[in-house]
Amino acid sequence: MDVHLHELTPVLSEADAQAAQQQLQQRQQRQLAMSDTRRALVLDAARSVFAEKGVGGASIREIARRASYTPGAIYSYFDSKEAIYAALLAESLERLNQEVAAARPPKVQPHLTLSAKAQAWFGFYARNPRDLDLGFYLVQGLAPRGLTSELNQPLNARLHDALRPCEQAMQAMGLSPEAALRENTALFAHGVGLLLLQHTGRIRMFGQSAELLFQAYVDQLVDRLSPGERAPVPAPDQPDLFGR
Amino acid sequence: MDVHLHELTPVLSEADAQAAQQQLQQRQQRQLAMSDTRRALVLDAARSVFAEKGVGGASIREIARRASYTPGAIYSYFDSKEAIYAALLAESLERLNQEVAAARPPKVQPHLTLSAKAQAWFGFYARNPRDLDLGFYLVQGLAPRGLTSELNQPLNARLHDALRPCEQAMQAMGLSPEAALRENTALFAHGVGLLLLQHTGRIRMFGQSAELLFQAYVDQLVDRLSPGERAPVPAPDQPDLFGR
Amino acid sequence: MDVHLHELTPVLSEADAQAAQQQLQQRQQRQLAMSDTRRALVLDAARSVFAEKGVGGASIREIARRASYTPGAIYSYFDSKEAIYAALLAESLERLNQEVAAARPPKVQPHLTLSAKAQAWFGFYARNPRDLDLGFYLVQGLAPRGLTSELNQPLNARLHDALRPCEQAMQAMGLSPEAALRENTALFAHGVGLLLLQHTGRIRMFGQSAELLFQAYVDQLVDRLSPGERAPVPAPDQPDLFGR
Amino acid sequence: MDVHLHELTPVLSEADAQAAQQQLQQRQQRQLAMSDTRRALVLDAARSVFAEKGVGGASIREIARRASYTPGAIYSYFDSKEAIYAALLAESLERLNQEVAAARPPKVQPHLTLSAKAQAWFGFYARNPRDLDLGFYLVQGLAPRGLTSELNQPLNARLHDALRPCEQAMQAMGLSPEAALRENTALFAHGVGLLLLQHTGRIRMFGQSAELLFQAYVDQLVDRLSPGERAPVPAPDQPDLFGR
DNA sequence: TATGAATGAGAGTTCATTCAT
DNA sequence: CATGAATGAACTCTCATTCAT
Repeated sequence: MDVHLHELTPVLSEADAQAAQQQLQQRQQRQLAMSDTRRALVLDAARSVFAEKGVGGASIREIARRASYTPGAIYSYFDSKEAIYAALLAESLERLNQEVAAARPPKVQPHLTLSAKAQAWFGFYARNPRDLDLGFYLVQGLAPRGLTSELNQPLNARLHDALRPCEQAMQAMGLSPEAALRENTALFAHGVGLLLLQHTGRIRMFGQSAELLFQAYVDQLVDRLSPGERAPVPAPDQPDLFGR
Repeated sequence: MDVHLHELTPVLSEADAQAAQQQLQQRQQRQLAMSDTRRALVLDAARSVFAEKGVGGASIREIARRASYTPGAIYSYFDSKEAIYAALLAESLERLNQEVAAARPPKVQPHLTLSAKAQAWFGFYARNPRDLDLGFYLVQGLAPRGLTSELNQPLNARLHDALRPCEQAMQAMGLSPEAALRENTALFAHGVGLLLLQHTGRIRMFGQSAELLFQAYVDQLVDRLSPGERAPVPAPDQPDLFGR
Repeated sequence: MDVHLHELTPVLSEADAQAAQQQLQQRQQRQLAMSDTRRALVLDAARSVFAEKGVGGASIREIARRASYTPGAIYSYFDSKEAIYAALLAESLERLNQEVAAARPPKVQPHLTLSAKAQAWFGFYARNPRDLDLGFYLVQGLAPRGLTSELNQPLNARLHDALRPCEQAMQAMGLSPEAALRENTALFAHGVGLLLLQHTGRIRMFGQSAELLFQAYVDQLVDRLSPGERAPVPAPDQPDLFGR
Repeated sequence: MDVHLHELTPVLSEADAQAAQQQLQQRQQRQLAMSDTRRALVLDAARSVFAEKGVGGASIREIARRASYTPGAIYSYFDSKEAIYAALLAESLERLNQEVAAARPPKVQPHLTLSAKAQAWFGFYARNPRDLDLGFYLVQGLAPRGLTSELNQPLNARLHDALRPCEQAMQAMGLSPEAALRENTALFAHGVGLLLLQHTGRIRMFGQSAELLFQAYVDQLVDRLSPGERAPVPAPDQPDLFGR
């Protein structure tokens, strides 16, 4: 961009011009690198704040403090708080993709690949829960870790009450209490996951319907627990949901 | 108001005392009832605010405004904002339980019960997403719907990238592209649901491990897609995961 | 508004109720008065800040400081900075109206009234220039009093250059240098005043056109300086501009 | 770049010295010209910002952005924001002078010249209101166009109230309602213009007194509306105000 | 000359909470 | 029980200006 300016000073010889341009490029590269470094520094600070205080507790001030900057200086690197968030999320997704790409099954067989890849993304988020926060804008709004456990316990119990009928039904279908508990937990997780996807608009990215998928999960669960019990006629609008 | 009580103290017959106590009890009951009524009024206001503006957008001021109270008055009924949140959640769970209790299958058969009850709690949260917010402290922190879609789109794409290998593996196992997409969505939802349960401490309420449950889901998925492929030897630490 | 609450406690006798209501009213009145007092206090602080630092230099923080308040407390009395400004302006206009109303000519003759009333509003703004600031949102943007006089002087001279031709023309029409200067000053003021009215939208409040009014002023000026010179045919779209 | 100079210092013939000096001068001139060009570039940017966002909305950052400079670079050409403002104003005044100089009456008669020149400067500011802003430091402080019209309307009405007595007096002197309105608008504009001149120190440039000039305007107005009514004895300290 | 980084002050506004009355 | 007032800390973001390079 600055080349034009140099062209205006015709005193410089060809060689001089080349040298100057080279020098300029070097300097620019150096500065670019430094800029990136400092941007990364801010991003690191941001990540540490997000990690400690969650998405909701992260403030520009705090991020600046950790990066040894004044709040205003942050805006040299990011246009807004949201931009920081986006950069953090982008970088999180890169790490996720790296881990998934690195996961390779012992033998190249589809079912082993499926298992390995699934474990990869799941493991990533299991080990780095804040990245899940980032991905779903999960803000621990009120108490540092949800509610005070004093308040939390009876509420948890009441939630369990709502889910118990399913568990009992599964026991009635022949599952052991332990197995029923596990299946019920899985069932709840499945539903909640679908709801979260729907709620955050992520489900649109799959073009799917949470309701239909849940129905399918339940049908398949019933089928698995007591084969032959399920109505043999599949719903007409989802004929091949698990077909091949 | 207390004047009467003071006048009663000096001379006090047995009958008077009884009458007074009765009167006092009545008044206390009345006041208690009124207190409850007004508490409910505040709670109603809070619910409407939460419903409109979400967990993040709800402020004591706004709640007070809708309840025709001053902010300070709220603290007569609730110790803190968190307490309101807890009360709201409690009440949300009651409604959830009511709906689940009301759900009855056409015939009393375990698998129909399971289906009906599962659909009940799922439907409740699907219809009332704010109650899910309450249950999991889900706050849309930054932009009204996550990030600006401008920023959001490439990030969404990148997330999809991380999940695609599973989808491709499922196609390699013989699934149609549509079926693979659906199964992949379900797989992602399942994992995310487990992670959310773990992340918010809800999984402890089931005494389960997210990792093991996810492993089980994947194993079962593989089994369903290509029977016979799975190693016949179950992991020793979860021998009866789906046993009866 | 709280009356309903009292109606719910039927223990109170008629007399008690009256007394209580009276007491309540008194308290409310007292509080209202105090509230007004404090609001006035804030307004006083605001006025003093505006007076010292101008419209542009007034900040909520500074106003709060002078009123011995925290910045947040200001918002108990005013919704925004703009609201303070509006209140200040409203009050300024009241004072203006008072002064105009109080101005009475020695004898009740229309031309004396005109003179007295005009002098009244003019004098008000001449004595209280900040009220003019308020009325026209005049902000001293850069330096405390316009530009540094070092910079200002040559600029002033150059402005004068632009106006000198008029002055010379008036001298050519027979005015003494002093008279020409005065008339030129008046001419400039008239034009600037019209422009300011137009610029700030105040002219719409009169439903007038700045251009036409300026033209009329110039015509009348020419007529006054050299009677008979002006074209005898008035513009058809403003036939009675100075007619009676 | 300075290398050549160092090499020149040891041995230096007369001719060499002359050539070098000439070369130096040329380079300096060239640089000076370039400097001026770039200064003008910055000024252009500043003008466009001022034109779009007004005096209040112009920031060094924005000016630099439009000039494709960094904010710091601006300080190579101007010492401060105020200096930019001054340069802009200077240039504005040049344009004003050009327009006034270019304005020529059809025939060279003093009263036509007066009219043409007056229309010239008035027209310039009417067409370029931002130049008026520059000239009088007019900043729209709070809302983009003064106050929210919701707040503005009653305030406008109240201002009108203060001016109405004059209007009524003029009607009492025989003016039609329309004529009275126009005269009143002109009267208000005249006063406001004088006040603005006084307020911004511009009146000193004329060595005039706003009060006296206003008095004179009112007197002349009265005289025009009802000849003979005015006291025949002119104030002794302004004997020849309108004399020839 | 020009950059890029950074400062430090400050802007208006919101918040949960406290407390005397 | 409820009010109205007030606190104090926090919020994101903008600004003119400086300075080493």
